[in-house]
Amino acid sequence: MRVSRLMLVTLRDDPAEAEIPSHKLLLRGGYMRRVASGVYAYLPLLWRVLSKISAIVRQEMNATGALETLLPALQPASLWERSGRWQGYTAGEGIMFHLVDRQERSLGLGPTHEEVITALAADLLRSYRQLPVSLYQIQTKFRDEIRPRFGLMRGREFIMKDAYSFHADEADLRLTYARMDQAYRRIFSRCGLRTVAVEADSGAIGGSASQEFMVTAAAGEDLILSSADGRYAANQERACSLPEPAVPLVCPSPEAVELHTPGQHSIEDLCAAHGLEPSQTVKVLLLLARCAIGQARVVLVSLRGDQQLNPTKLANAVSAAVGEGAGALLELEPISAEQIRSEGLPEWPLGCLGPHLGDELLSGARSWHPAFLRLADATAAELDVFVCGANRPDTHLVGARWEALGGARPSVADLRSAQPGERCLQDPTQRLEASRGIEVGHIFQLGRKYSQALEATFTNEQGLDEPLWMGCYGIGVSRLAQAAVEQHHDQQGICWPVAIAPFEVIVVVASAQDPVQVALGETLHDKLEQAGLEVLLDDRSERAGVKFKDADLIGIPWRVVVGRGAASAQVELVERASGAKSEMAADAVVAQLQQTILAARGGLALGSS
RNA sequence: CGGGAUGUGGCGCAGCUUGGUAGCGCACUUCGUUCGGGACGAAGGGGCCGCAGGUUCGAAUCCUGUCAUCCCGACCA
Repeated sequence: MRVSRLMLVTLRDDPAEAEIPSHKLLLRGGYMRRVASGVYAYLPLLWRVLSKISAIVRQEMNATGALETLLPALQPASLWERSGRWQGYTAGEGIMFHLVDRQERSLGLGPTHEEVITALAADLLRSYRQLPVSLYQIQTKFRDEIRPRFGLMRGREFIMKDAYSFHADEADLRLTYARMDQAYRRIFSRCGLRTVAVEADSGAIGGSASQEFMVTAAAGEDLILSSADGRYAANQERACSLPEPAVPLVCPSPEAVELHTPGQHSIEDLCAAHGLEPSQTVKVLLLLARCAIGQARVVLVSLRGDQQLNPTKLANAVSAAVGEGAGALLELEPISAEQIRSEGLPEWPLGCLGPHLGDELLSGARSWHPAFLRLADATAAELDVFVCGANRPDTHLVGARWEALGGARPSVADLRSAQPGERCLQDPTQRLEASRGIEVGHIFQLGRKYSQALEATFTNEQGLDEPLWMGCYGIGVSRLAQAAVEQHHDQQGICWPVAIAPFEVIVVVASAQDPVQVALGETLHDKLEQAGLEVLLDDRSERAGVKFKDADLIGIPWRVVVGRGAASAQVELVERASGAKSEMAADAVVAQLQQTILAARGGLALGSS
């Protein structure tokens, strides 16, 4: 391929819209253009990268025995109503693009395909004799993200590989899950990525066990907490740790004593004013939970004063507490004084709340459920004696005890965010370290959530019908491409790993005016292609410096410079990533590159997709 | 949706405070000189100043509204 025919337009300046290196470089290198917020045109160079990643994904998925398929992006609402996810995915902060067709039927653009695949499974899978079976597809997904970000990192339209497995029992699901785990590790390693597998929250997809694969990079959106020995790693949303022990509260009197605390509405103010430690206090947070079905509920969360609330864990706890009858949890937001007023309720002593806040405060609420949903983190529930709000303005209680406070006791759950520096649960001698990661893959054991909802059953060996066991497995293909750039770049530009580079070699003719150089460049290009390599020939009549800069920017792993030595058939070979240069005979360079590159491809032969 | 910022040739920006001929660098075209790390000179083409109202003799500039994009939070591959 000739650069002059490549429609290559590189930019000298960073586009103002890009913030992180990979986004800037993909725009500057002429790999993509933004069409709308979170929507990108993949230009020819990027499409080659995406195709190579897809080819690796295909090989590894096929090796697990999964079958490639292609499901519709346009999906009927009725299917999503059957799984109970239509509301959650379209109302409130739902992310599904949806529309109404000329027959007034509601449709959505697939953000994921559990519904479609499960309906197909219900239709096609009848007997345990057909199981297990796995299907996958590589396809464009649509998600109306609340905030698209960083180019391909969080797009509203993006390429994803999603796979679904079906099993007769849970043990078999675990086997495939483990096989997918191994396949994923091979995929990322073949793409040249350093990844870490972390325990993850299952989120809206649901199900039990799940694991994310993170490309470690400073620009990552997720915080990973891991032990130094690498045996424990989890997304902060999910991570657990041993909290520091609370500082004991010395309290001579068995009765709680009132403390005048004017204007001390935060834990910091309270502790500073009275010489207390945050771990001696219990703070109370009020949130409003809106579910698809039923009244909004006020959630009263008790946390030890030094702990941070983990919104993901709280959302899971609330969902579990309200039960399936309430449908999907649509929204969980802190309550404001205005909201309390607009419910027609008298003012609450915000800032001085205690865990024993009575349900009578909710009586007469216009739309809210008349009782608090009471939850407490274990660190708070374990305190024998503590400081908390007195539920009266400017007043706290010192020496409060759960049994003495009276009122309804909260359900105890893990609601706190693990923090870097805390001790690991499985090995208290180690402490959690923080790093950032880009989530490029996520695997789930879904269990029977979707098969039950969509009545996807099979007949087991005993002749009885039962719901299928399911797993699902995603890779963000377009995100992976950008994550690779985030991990492999320098001041000059991208340094693609050979396995996913758009081209493997670029032959740069230093002077397009010199017929000897031009001829040698052409010859080399042809020979390298005949050797089975993917070769770019920079035949433009630019000055050498411009071509070198562009070659570095677009990040082709190997550069062959045909220049001054052309008359004596000498060329220069430069490795992009290391910058290592060597002079050699033009004849020798073909064999050398063939050997090096074929090895670096990791078994992916040309055109093997 | 809340908070912050920005919209001026393809890209990066100045001009706006104090209203009066729309500018600079890069890119593009032509010519000449140059030619191994984003050359130099000359000539040239390209802009509804995001959009819509308003104020004014006159608006890129002032006012109102609106749209879009980016950043910080909730969502996720």
